[in-house]
Amino acid sequence: MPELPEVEIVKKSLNKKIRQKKVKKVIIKNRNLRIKIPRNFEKFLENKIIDKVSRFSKYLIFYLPNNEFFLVHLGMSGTIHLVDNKIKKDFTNLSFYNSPFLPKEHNHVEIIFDKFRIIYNDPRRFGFFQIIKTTHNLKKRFSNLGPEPFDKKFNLNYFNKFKKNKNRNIKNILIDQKFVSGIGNIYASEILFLSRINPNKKIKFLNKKDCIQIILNSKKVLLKAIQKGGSSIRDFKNIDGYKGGFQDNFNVYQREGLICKRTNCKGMVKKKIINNRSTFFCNFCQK
DNA sequence: AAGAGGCCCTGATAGC
DNA sequence: TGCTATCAGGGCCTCT
Repeated sequence: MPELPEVEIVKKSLNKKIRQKKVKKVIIKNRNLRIKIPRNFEKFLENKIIDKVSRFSKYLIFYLPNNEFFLVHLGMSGTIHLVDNKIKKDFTNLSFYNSPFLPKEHNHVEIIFDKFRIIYNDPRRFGFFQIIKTTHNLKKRFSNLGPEPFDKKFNLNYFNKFKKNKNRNIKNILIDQKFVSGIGNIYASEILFLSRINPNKKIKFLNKKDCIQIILNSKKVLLKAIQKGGSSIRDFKNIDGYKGGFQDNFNVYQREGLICKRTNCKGMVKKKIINNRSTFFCNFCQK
């Protein structure tokens, strides 16, 4: 589910609620996420104050006192919900990403504060929790990931260096977190559409203008998605709010068979599996 | 040794 | 209705 913009939305709403709040209790109902949640996680976290929540790429970083941290990755299907302790079971009065209702199953982790609790839900269990004990280790944890699209390191020079001696297509590069951090399968298609570049194009054939377009549009698409509250793919029944809005701005993603949205382009959006992932593009204006 | 492909897991949907 | 097959927003590991 979540790429950088969605994780950013979660981070912002979490920060508003749990900054400087003390964790009273942690309940883990299922430790078997992609990485097993360590046995000592409850002890580690209980009675500590959450300094703030930060984010790098698609990772949430919870800051604790004395240079300790824990990471949460949402994988494909992870969501975080805030539930009032009094209401407890039924409603969440605040949705962090895309569900105002707390799902009935797969609520694996509860972090309980004085007046409310946050609940980690993840049907597919591709997400994970990780304890990080020092600032140095935090830095090390992300050391083999590329810069975020907003980073000034993500520039033409960097792109050119990365292109060297590689025989890969641009779509594959864009979702490679070693190249750039935070772009996933949806936004890669959208970025390439705006850049008018065919996802299958080998990076060695990209010219200077192509690379600049990709760099600029990466920033543009992600920022716009954040502004819109992220993308919600699955529609909710019975609710009116709390949905991200960027899915309405998709130009190609999940628009297979429809006419290209670009003015005066008569092309059609195609879907093709590239490197095992669905990829959407206009067969006419993306060269 | 770069790059393709498989795998972790559950749920929604399509097709028969 | 009920079965089976396919696909889903990520990331890591294993082959060749």
